[in-house]
Amino acid sequence: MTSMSSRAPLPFDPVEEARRHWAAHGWADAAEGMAAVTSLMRAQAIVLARVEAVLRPLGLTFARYEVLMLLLFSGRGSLPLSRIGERLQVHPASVTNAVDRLEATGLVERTPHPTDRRTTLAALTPAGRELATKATEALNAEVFARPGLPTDDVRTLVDVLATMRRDAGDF
Amino acid sequence: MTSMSSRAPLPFDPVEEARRHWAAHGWADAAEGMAAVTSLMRAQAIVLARVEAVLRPLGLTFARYEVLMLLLFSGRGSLPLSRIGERLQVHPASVTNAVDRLEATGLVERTPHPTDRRTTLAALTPAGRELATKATEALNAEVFARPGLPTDDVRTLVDVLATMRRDAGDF
DNA sequence: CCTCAATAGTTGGGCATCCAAGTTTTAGAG
DNA sequence: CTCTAAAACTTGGATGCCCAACTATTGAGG
Repeated sequence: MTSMSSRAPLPFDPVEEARRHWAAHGWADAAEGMAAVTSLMRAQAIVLARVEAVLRPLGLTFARYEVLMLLLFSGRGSLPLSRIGERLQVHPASVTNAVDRLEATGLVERTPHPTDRRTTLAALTPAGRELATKATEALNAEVFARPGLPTDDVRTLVDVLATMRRDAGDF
Repeated sequence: MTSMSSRAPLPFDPVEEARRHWAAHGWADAAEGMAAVTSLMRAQAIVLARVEAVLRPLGLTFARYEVLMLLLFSGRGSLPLSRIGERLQVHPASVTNAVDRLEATGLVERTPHPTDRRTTLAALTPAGRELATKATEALNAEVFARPGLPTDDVRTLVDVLATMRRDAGDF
């Protein structure tokens, strides 16, 4: 999802524009919140596009990359699908879908849970482990090391978003 | 997209967890950027879920709501599809899709451009204008007026994201 | 004028996410 | 020990977004 290839920049900030309209319609009390939500959506789309552009040549999407990293950071390199969904905060059906594709490309394998027959484990293959590392190095170099913000702002952003996430019950 | 219905909160911050793993793998220099990107993704998903939950009873999605508001704020209540795509920073195919659905539910009508026969205008119908207003009042009351952050943090967030968007060429 | 590149939209294919519903298995209540 | 609610996963359907390719129309040059 996402890309942006070459959409030209606008001559003004669309969020500010919207804020003015909100005020003009007597919705001034909600204008700030609207601006925050709109900014968040646009910024996420921009960042996701940058990330996906780096992962595409590696045959990965961000969703699948996240699954790989979760497995890489887990002790044995395997996790129940349900735990993956909890950690990434996505619907079980989305996990099934991601693991299907990772399995189809040989990056992950489904394994039965040793004691609970309801559960399926997703286990990293050697190829999966290798690609996860390679993808991370690419993302680190091309995106994470250059977030497009001063260091102080990055930290502020992380802190504010953490507050918001905590309040919303993310953790 | 998105919802979250009732996913239980995690006992820890997954972003902090990831940051620790990054440091442990010798990627400390990119850990902060990774944290920012991950936070942004999760926060966006949470907010989008709240927004969609409010719009669903009205038969709208956020994508279509954005189109309606853009038309509502345009002078005549109509715009070329190409302009909609530019403003919302989405692919032309996405605009076609959104307008198809809005047209199917009678909220918008396709009109030929008066002078340029390549261009199609999307024009708000009375029903579309009414629903856009109703939806905004619902969103203002249930989401925008309560962003889940202190006022100062909201403003900080908007400012930091604006910096990021400007740097990335959003405007 | 006429040719050809650029613009505007649409269509078809791929991926991601969600929801609802259905299956299998586990665990708790009586 | 049985019965039922909960948990884990999958499947089918809907929506959204993107890309590549194709049609139609416009506009700049020769």
